[in-house]
Amino acid sequence: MLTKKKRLLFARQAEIVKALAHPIRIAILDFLEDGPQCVCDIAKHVGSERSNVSRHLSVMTSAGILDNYKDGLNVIYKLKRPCILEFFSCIKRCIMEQAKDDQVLLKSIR
Amino acid sequence: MLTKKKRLLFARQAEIVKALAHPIRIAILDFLEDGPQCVCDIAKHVGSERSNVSRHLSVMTSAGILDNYKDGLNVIYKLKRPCILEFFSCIKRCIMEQAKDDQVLLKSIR
DNA sequence: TTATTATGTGAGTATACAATCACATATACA
DNA sequence: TGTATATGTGATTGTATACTCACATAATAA
Repeated sequence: MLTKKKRLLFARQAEIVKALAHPIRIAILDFLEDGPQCVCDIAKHVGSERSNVSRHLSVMTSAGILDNYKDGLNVIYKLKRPCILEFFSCIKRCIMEQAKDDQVLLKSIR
Repeated sequence: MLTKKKRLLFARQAEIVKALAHPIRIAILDFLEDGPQCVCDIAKHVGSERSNVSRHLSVMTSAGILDNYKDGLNVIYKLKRPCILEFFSCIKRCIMEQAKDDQVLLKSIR
């Protein structure tokens, strides 16, 4: 059986991972890799409603992934944990492995 | 604006990340790090209904994270992409950073 | 054959999440 | 002052997800 410690760790991990588990949110993180951006530009870039993007941003901010500050009318969001980007290179590697396997499978059919 | 290529990549990434975004599923992956296990033992270990665990397992299998094979009455599940574990060390590092920041904040209050 | 065990899945329910619209607030500028 | 712009949030709706229970299936052993 799981210890309480582990349960707590897994719950916290799930919280963070959940905050990353949406295509728009991933697109936002990818965009912010280039530098801080205001909500308006983020919305334009990912092609979604500003109010919707605002919510996605607040989810990631609550999870401790993003940070923001005001600049005049704009609110600027930035990556708080660049280590999150390593995370995505892990996932990309995983996808590449899967693609390779698929290719092998494809060739085995012909 | 996002290219179609990027859109596709983000969608695929989100699919995989979503398959990881649950405490029980994370507990399962952690357990499978020690080696392949049958559904029954996984359910006992994570402390949840077998039918529920079975569904979690099928979600991760569909996402290409897990693999399984039959052994008599049992179905044995195993990690298909060990790179997923690196992924979790990234998240753990992120949590550690957050904890450090929280400590600093705590000290600044006293 | 019958009984037992491990697993997966349909049906139902409760909850969580995503998206949209309308509106309130805050800042900047004329 | 009034107007325009950027942002966040309440309310609503539709969809997805997690969980439980009951049952079907498959393999095993008596």
